[in-house]
Amino acid sequence: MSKIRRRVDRLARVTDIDRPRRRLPRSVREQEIIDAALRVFAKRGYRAAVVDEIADLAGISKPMVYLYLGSKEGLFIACIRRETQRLVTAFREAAGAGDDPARRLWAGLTAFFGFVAAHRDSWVVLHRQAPEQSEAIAAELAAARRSVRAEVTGLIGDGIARGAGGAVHLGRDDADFVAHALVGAADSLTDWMELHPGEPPEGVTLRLMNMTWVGMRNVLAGEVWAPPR
Amino acid sequence: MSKIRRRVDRLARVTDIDRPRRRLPRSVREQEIIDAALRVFAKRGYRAAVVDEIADLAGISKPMVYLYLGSKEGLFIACIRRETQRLVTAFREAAGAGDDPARRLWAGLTAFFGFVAAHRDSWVVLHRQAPEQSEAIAAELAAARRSVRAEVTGLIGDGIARGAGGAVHLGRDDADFVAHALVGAADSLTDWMELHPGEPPEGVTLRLMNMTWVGMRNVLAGEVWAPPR
Amino acid sequence: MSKIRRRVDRLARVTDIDRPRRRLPRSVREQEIIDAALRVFAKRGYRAAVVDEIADLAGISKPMVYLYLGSKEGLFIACIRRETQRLVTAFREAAGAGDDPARRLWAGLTAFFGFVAAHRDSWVVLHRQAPEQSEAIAAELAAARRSVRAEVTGLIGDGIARGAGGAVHLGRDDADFVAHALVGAADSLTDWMELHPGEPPEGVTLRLMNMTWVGMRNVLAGEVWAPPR
Amino acid sequence: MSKIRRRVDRLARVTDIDRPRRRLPRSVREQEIIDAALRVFAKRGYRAAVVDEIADLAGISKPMVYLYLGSKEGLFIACIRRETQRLVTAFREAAGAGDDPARRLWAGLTAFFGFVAAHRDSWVVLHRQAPEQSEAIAAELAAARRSVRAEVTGLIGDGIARGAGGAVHLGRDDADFVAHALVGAADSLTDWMELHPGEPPEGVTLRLMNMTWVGMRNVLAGEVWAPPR
DNA sequence: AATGAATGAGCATTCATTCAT
DNA sequence: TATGAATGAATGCTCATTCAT
Repeated sequence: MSKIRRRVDRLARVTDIDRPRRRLPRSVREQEIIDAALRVFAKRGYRAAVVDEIADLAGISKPMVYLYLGSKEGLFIACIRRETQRLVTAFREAAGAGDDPARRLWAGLTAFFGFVAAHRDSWVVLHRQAPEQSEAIAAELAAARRSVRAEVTGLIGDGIARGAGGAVHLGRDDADFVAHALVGAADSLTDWMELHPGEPPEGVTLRLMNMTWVGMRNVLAGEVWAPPR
Repeated sequence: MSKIRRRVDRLARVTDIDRPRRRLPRSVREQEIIDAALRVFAKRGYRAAVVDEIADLAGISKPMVYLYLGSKEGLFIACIRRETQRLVTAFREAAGAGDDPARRLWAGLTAFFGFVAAHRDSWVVLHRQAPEQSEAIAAELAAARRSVRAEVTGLIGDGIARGAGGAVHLGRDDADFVAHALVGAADSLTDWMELHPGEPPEGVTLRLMNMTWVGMRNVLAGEVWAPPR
Repeated sequence: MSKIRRRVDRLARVTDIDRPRRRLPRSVREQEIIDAALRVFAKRGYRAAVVDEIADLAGISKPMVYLYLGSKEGLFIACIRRETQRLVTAFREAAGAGDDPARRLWAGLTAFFGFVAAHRDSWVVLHRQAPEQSEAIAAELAAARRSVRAEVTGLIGDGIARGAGGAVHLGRDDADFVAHALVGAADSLTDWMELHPGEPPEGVTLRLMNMTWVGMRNVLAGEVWAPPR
Repeated sequence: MSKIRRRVDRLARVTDIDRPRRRLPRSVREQEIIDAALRVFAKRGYRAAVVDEIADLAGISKPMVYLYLGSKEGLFIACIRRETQRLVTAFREAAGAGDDPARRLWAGLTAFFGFVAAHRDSWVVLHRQAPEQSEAIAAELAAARRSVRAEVTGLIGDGIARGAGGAVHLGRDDADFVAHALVGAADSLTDWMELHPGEPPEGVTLRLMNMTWVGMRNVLAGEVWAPPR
C-alpha cells in the first residue's frame, strides 16, 4: 500500500487515486510532478507547501522529486515557467493579430478569464505568492508577472497608439499604468468569479470592458475627468 | 547584552535601536509588538516570519510576545485587525459624507493610495498574504478584504444608485464587481507606484478615475460596449 | 523519562547517566556539549557522527546544540580548537624552558603520551579525521596539526641548533622532517599503547628517545649512515 | 548520454573519459570498479564517498557495482584487500632476502615511500580511514595495518635478533614497538613528501634511517639514553 | 549482461512554544 | 513583570539499495 495511505493527512490534504504507476519516461513523470507541485503551492503557499505532499500527490517518493527538479525552489520555478508559458500562449492565441484593438483586448481578456477559471492553480501560483522567499524566486516571479503584463501592454499600447489623436492624459507610460490596473483588476476578479460560479468568462470580460474601455475611449477623445474643486 | 546582538542576523534582518525599555503599560507595549510583527510579516510573509525576529525588533523577549498576543497566529490576526481599522478609517474620513459620488470616490481612492504609499507594510500584510495558512487566518483575511471592498462598494453603489436611470448592464451586484476590480487595480497600482516614486497619490487616482469612472458614467447613460462579432 | 531511553541505541551507543540537569549557565553547558561532541566524533568519525547522539550524550535536546555551536561543523571546529589548545598547553608546560634540549624533548613527549593516554578522544579527533569534509574543517585541522608539530619542531630545532657543529644531513628543514616523523610515530604509538595498557608514558618516551635521539645525536656528531651499495 | 553528464558534479568530482565500454570479462570489470572505488574512498573518506560517484567513475551503472561487490562495505573491503596485497608485495620484493638487515630495511622503506608516492590513494585508504564504520571494516583495516606492520617487524626483528648481544632496553616486543613507530613516522612523512615534491623516496628513506637506525644500532651496542634527573 | 527508475530510512537544521526563575 | 534556557515536532534533502525491463 502506498505511503499516501499511511501518512496522516493534515487537514484536508490533497490526495489522488491510489493507482500504482511505475516506470514512466522521464518527461512524462516530470510533468506530473509539476502538476502536483502546482496544486500544492497554490493551496498552501510556497513556504507552507511541503515537498512530501507534492510527492504523495504525484504518486511517487520524495527522492524522485529531488532527482527531477532538484529542490523545493526548483519545483516552484518550474511551475512558474510552465504556467507563465501556458498563460501567455493562451492570451496570444486568443488576441490573435486582428485589426481592431478593442476586439483583440476583449479576446485576450476573455482568454485570460477563461484560463484562470479553468486553471485557478496556475494563476494563484503566478500572482498570489510573495516574491520574498529567495533571490531566484523573486526574479522568476517578477519576470513572469512582467511577461503577463507585457501581453496586455501590447494590446493596450496598440489601441492607444492607433486611437490617440489629441489624447491629453494618456501618454508615454500610460500603457504600463493601464496594464497594471487591468491585470490587478483581473486578478481580483478571479475571486469575484469564485463567488459567481455561473458567470462565463465572456460575461466578466464584457463587464470589465464596459468599465474601462468605454472610458478610455472617451478619454482618448478628449473627455477628461478632473476632480471637482 | 541582549540576545539580538549575539544572533547572526539572517540576510538584512530588520533591526532597531538598542534602547533598553522596561515597564511600559500594557497597551503601549502591545502596540509596539504589533508594529514589529507588521514589519516582519510584511517583509517575510506569514510562514517565513520568525517570532524570534519579531521579539527582537520589539525589543523584548519571546515569552512576552506570547504573553501579549498568544501565538504567531494571534500576532498576525492582531496585525490584520489593526491595519484594517486604520485603512478603513483613513478611507472613510477622506470620502466624507459629501454629495457628489465621483468626488467622494476620488477622495477615498486618493486617501487609499496615500495610505498605501505611507504604510506599505499594512497593505502588504492585508492583501499580499495567502489566506491558506489556517482557518482563523483565512477568515480574518477574508473579513478584512471584504471590509475594505465594502468601503468602495459603498461609494460606488451610492453613485450608481443615484445615477442609474436606465442602466442596462450595471445591475444588481455590479457594485461588488466594480469594487473587486477597483481594489484589485489599486493593489496592483501599488506596485506601479513603487516604479514611479515621484507620482503623488492624487495623480494615481486621477489616472484611475479617468480610466474607469468616465466609462462607467457613459455606461450608466446607456452607452454600452459590446464585442464586435 | 528522557529521550535517551526512548531512542533505540544503534550498536553500542555512548550513553550517560540519566540525571535531569537543567538551567546551566551558558559557559558550562557549552563545555559539556563540546565534551559530548568530542566523544562522539572520536568514536564515529565526522561524517558518521550524528548530532542526535551528541545531544543525547550531553543530556540536552538537539536545538540546544545548534543554539550553542551553530552546526555540526561548528561543533567539530570547537572540538578541534579546544583540544589543540589543551594538548599544546600540556606540551608546553611540560617541556618548560630548561636548558637541556634532550631533557625538554623528553619531557614534552612524555607529556604528550600522558595526555593522549588520558584523553584519547582528543587525539583521535585531532589526528584521525580526514580533512576532506569541508573547507573550514580542512583549514582547522591543518592548523591544529601544524600547531602540534610546531611544538615539536621548536624543541627539535632548538636541540639541533645548539648541537649542530658539522652536521651533514641534518640541515635546513630537517627539524620539520623530524617533527613529522616524531609526531607520526607518536600517533601510531598511541595504538601500541592501547595494546600494552600497563606501560606508563615515561616508558614509551624512553623507548622512542632511544630509538631516535641517540641516533640523531650521533648523526649530528658526524656519524652518518648510508645505504650499502 | 550517460548519467554522468546530467548530474551536477559536486565540487570537483573525479571524472573520467566518457568512453563507452561494454561486455568486459568479469575479472577486468571488477578491477576497474575497485580502481574507481579506491579513488573515491581516498578522496572523500568512507562515509562521504557516494556509490553513485564510484559507478560514474567506473563508467557503469550502479546495479553493476552491487552485482560485483555487493555493498558499499564490500567495495571498501575489496579495496583494502587489493591494496594491502600490492603494498606488501612491493615491500617484500624490495626487501628481498639479503643478508644485511640494515640494507633490507632500507630497501623496504624505500619501496614503501616509492609506492606511496606513486599510489597515494592506496595508502590513504589503508591508513587514513577511521576503522569505526562497521565491525567488518574495523577488522579488515586492523588486519591490513597489522600485515603492513608485520613486514617491518620482520625486517626489524631480524636485524635486532642478529645484532642483539647484550641489548638492555630492546627486548621482547621491541620489534613491534619499533614497527609501530616506523610505520607511523612513514605515514606522517607521506604528508611531508607532499610538501617537498622534489624529494625522491631514497632521500626520505635516508633521512629516516639516519634518524632511527643509527640510534638503534648504538642502543643495541649498549649506549642507552636515559632522562637526566 | 546491463540499466533506468524507484524508494525506505536517515540526518542536519529550524521554529513555535513553554518552563523555571 | 520579565526572561534565559529548553524542547517536540517538523521539513528539506541525501544515499544505499533494489526492481522491472
